Order: sequence, then structure tokens, then C-alpha cells
Amino acid sequence: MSRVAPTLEDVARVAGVSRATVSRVVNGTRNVDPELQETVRNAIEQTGYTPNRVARSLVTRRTGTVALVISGAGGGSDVFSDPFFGRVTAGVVDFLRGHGVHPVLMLADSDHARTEVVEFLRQGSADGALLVSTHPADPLPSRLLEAGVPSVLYARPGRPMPIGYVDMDHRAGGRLAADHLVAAGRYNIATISGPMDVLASQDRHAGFRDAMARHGFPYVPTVEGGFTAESGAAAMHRLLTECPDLDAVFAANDLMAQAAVDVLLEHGLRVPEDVAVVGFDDSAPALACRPQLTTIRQPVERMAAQMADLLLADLEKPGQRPKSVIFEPELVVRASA
Amino acid sequence: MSRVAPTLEDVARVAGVSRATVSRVVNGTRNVDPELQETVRNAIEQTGYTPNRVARSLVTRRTGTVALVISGAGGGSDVFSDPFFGRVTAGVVDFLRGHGVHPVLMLADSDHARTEVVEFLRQGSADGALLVSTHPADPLPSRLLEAGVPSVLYARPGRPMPIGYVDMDHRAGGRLAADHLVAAGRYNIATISGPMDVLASQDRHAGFRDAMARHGFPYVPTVEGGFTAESGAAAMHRLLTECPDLDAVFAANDLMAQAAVDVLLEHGLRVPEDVAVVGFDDSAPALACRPQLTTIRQPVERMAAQMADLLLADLEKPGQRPKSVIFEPELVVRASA
DNA sequence: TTGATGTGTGGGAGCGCTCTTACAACGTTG
DNA sequence: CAACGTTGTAAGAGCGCTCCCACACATCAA
Repeated sequence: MSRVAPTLEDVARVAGVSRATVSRVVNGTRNVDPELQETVRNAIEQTGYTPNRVARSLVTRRTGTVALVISGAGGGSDVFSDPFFGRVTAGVVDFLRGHGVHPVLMLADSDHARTEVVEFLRQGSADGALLVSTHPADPLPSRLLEAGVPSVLYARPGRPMPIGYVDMDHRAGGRLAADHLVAAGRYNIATISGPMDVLASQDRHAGFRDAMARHGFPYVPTVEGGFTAESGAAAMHRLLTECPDLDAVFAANDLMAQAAVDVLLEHGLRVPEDVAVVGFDDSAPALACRPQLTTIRQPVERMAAQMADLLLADLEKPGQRPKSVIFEPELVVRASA
Repeated sequence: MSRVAPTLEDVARVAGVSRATVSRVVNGTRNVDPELQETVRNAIEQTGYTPNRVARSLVTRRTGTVALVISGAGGGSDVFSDPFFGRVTAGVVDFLRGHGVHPVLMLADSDHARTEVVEFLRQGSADGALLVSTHPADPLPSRLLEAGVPSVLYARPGRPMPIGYVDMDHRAGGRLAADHLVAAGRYNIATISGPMDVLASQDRHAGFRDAMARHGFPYVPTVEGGFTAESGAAAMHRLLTECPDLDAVFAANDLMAQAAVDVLLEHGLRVPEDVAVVGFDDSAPALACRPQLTTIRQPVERMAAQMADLLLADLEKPGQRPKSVIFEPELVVRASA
């Protein structure tokens, strides 16, 4: 039980060979007499040997772990109540496990926490960072860059910097929503945007407004939300008092869209008969909502996996130019619009 | 940027002292001349030194990380769509970060993956394991125990073993639900249980049935669900055909309860006027549901934090008798019952 | 004075591993 | 038959750190 773990040395002694030979068998196995290999394997079996990862890391300078950093301005422990982060985590974990790499979860919601993250990486506790940073003013990306930590972002950085990222064409997503609502014959269309200090929100909104303008609706009543259900409900209330005769709403994420639907129903309005609602993300609330949400799909899991893929590639052969991948949104038509 | 990181040796040279002294300053700082301390601190500043965690771990035999293992039978990457795991993660992360410990996330949904988890821990890549294992037949707890890995479970193990855990009094939760429905004057009460091969489900159901029997309802129509929305909807349909005149349903989690509410509404039944619904967990769907769910609260975040606390305590002074903590459920009355 | 005790510092071993180097044994070639 | 690869193995340095031990020096009781 609490006996000390056998080392390479122990295995070597049992097998009657040198440490080096055992190491070769354990790893690449290049140029080792097959017979000896067998002997060594038996010795490993017999001693119950397991290589010590830490010792290996010390010399290889690789830990086999990456940091998955959630750098929300919002922060706090309630980030995980947003289905978004669960999806990111799922995508990352799912990809990494096939590559023998493990994610360590970190929250960077304060300056102190951010420093800790940078230190953690600089100390070599992880080989690189997967950064989910929503706020464009977040100093973390540039700090990681400075520290020379291999990193990939989810969402393009606030200002241009040589760092890879995955992102989605949020503008195209906004356009998709506008096109769908207009094509459905709606003409009193309002929108609940995401927080305007988030690039994704800006883009979704810009895309939506552009398309609306092109369709002949230069002005779109807009209320800014905060990506939460509460903010969505509040926004819907305001929209209802400001434009009582609206017949369609585009909400910048599903959480807000669902809340908006609830508010509309409470007001005795039918969805989609009286008011059509389009959400964004295609996450769990879109399906749980009654009626189910017509929404713009963001392939979060695939994007997260891609992000991990980019990081591993950078780790594999460092010094390449940072690569980025942009995903296309997709309209998912359900019942709400 | 890609210059090699400074080591203790470098700092020592700059400060004109020995490696050992610098180490003392960096760590416990016991018995070092204040003046020298200052010199060393300056040297650290000047060199931009950061201790190498891996090297430290090699000698201390501590990594400062723990594994957070989700050992679902269900498994797959969709575990994170269940709000439960997000809450566990939030609770764990929130507690650990205050202690300089970082969780590495692992999924153990196959035998292969389980072996990998055990190896990972045996290799000393993490100091201990936080195991969220729902299936009582899960071999992981005993395998970790055998391997001598400090571990704490979420939920009591399938068969008794010397391992700490946190859990909730699920029977009491079931009773709370029954009491509430009976007190509300319902007398055609059915239930959608969780998967019966999960102890928590068994207990919730047993508690519910016991209380019902004590209230004079020895027979309770029951359909087994799978803790997912789909299974909840299917179960509600069956219940509706088997007992068309039911006036209350207790669902073993909120996800199923929400789905049940949807099905009831689709059938033209009013909630709670015609049918009262009680859920379990008090997670996000309980609030998103219309009407909002009356439910039994499981303090997942607190339980997860407690689990982490128990593990750290075990790591701190090993060899103590494993401790466990049981939490009490709480009835949360909202609109659905 | 002498020993006992305590404090601050340096030297050096050693954690378990990988990887370079050296070397032995064996062909193969001109 | 000397010169030269080729292949398989051992030896040993070294990754960056902690911690034990030795030692110099100061302090204090006997």
C-alpha cells in the first residue's frame, strides 16, 4: 500500500540490465534486443512499476497538462451555471483525452487570480494555456504572450496580437437572424443585445443591424442585456413598454431568449404567433424552452476542440506563426420563429 | 522571451549566497538574517526568478493538484450538459483556489479511461482524487483505494469501504416532497424516479414511498426515469396514460420535473392547479421552468467544497480515519406545487 | 574557562528520469 | 586482414529543487 513506488533502478536490477535500457523499453523502444525487451517487460510487471511523471517532466520540460483558463470579467463561481462554459469544457476534455493531455481548470476573475495563472504557467506547471476570455480589455492574453506561454484563445483578442484563436463569424450569425425574421414577414423587429463591451456581442449586433438596414429597416429598437436570464427578462420588459407593437425579437443568446419568451407569454402574447423569438448559441435552454427556440448555432464544442488542437500543434512544433480558425454559424429553425 | 528561466542557482550567484539560503527565503523563511533576506529578494526581483514547480514536486512528492474525476456510467462528453456537474466543478474550483490547489479534470467513462485515471494518480501527477461517481458498481473507488491514492467521493460508495465521502440525506429529501404534496391536499400522487441503479435514486424513492405510506398511501405509481429531460418527458407520458387522474408528481430531479411540466401543459393540464409538480436539486432548470419549480434543494456547491476540504485534510495529515459528511435537504416552495 | 545550547549559512546528496556519450561486439568492405 | 560502419548496451551527467548535515559563530549557565 504505502510501500515506496518502484523506480527505473529497481526494474533494472530485477531485469539485470541498466536503467537506460529499461527507459528505452518504457518509451520509444528503439534498438533493444527483443529478448531483452521481454525480460524488461516481465520485470516491470513483476515490480508493478509505473514511471514517475514528475521526474520525467523535470527533464523533458513537458507536463502533459494544459491550463483551461476562464477569464470572465463576470467571474465568480457562477460561471459554470452558464451552459457555455460547460460546453467549452466538454469540447476541450473530449479532444485532449485522446492525446494523453489533461486540462487543469483555472478561474481568472481577479487581478490576483490572473497573476496566479501567469505564475502557474511560468513555473512550468502546464505546457500551455487555453484561454476563454470574453472581455476585450482582459490583460491576460498579452501577459501570457509576454511570459512566452504558448496560448490559444477562444474569441479574437481585444487588440491585434500574435496569438492564435478560434472564433465564430458572429456578424454572419446576426445576419442570419435578421434574414430569417424578415423572410418570415416580421416588420416590427427589436433586439436584445449582449453586453456591448464584449466583441462577440458587438459583432452579432452589427451583423444583425446591417442586414436589417439592407432589408429596409434602418432603425432597430435595441436593449442591452448581460447574457443572463435576469437581464434578458428585464430587457424584454423594457422593449415591451418602448415598442408595444413589436412582432419579433432577436436575443443575443439563448438564456436571454428563453427569458424573453417567458416574459412575452406572461404578457399574454403568443410565441411565435404574436411575437417571433430568435436566440443565439443553440445550447440547452434552446431545447428546454417552450416553444423550442429557433436559434443561431454556435458549435462551441467543436470550437473548443479546435482550440485545443491548435495549442497541441503549437506545443508540438513551436515557433510557427499563430493560427486561427473561424467557424460559420448556422440557423436552426424550431418553433419560436 | 525564450531565454531559459533563471534557477535558484542564478539567484544565489547574484545575491552572493548559497542555493539553500535562497530556497529558505522563497519558502518558509525560517532563520535567515533579515538583511540577507532583503538581498535575496532583490536578486529574485532582478532575475525574474520563479520557482520550478516540477522540480519542487519531485522532491516534496506533492504537486499541488488534485484530480476531479467524473466517473459517470453514462459518460461521454455530454455530462457537462447536466447542470449537476457544472455545480460540482464550481464548488470544487471555488474551494481549492483559496488553497493554492488546482483541479485537473478527468472523465472516467470507460475501463480504459479508468485505468488511465489510476495510472495518472499512481504516477504522482496529482496528490489525490475527488471522485464524482454515481454508479454503485463503479470499480474506481476500490481501485483507487487499492492503489493507495487519497480519495474522497461524492456520494457514498456502493459497498462499504474505508473511504471518505460527502452525501445528502436523500431519503429525507424524498420525505420532504411527500409531506409537502400530502399537506397540499393531493391524493393521486405519482412519481418519476431516477435510475434505480443509482443509490441516490433508490434513497429518494424509498424516502418518498415511506412517507407516502405513513400518510396512508401505500401504493405510489412509479415510472423510472434516467435523470435526463427526454426520460422525464417519456415517463410523464406513461404516467398520464396509466393514471389519467393524477394530481401530483414528484420527479427525482429538476431536469425531469421540468420536462414533466412541459408534457402536462401540452396535455392541457394546469400546473399546479390540476397537477402539482415537485422536483429535486434546485438547479438552474428549477428557476427557468414556468411555473418555477417547487423542489428539494441539494447544496451541491457546498457539498463539493466539503469534499475538497476533506481531501485536503487527508493530504495534510494522512492516515486518519476517513471522514464523511452528510448534508440535509431543504424544501424550496415555488409555484409548481 | 568549559561545555551546552542555539542561530545562521553553505555544502552536498539525492528525488526519478532522459539523453548523450562511450564502448563492446559484430559484421562488411576494399 | 586492417579499416570501418552498425547495433545494442552501460555509464554518467544533469534537470531544479529540498533538506539533512556540518560548521562557524554567538550566547549563556556551571
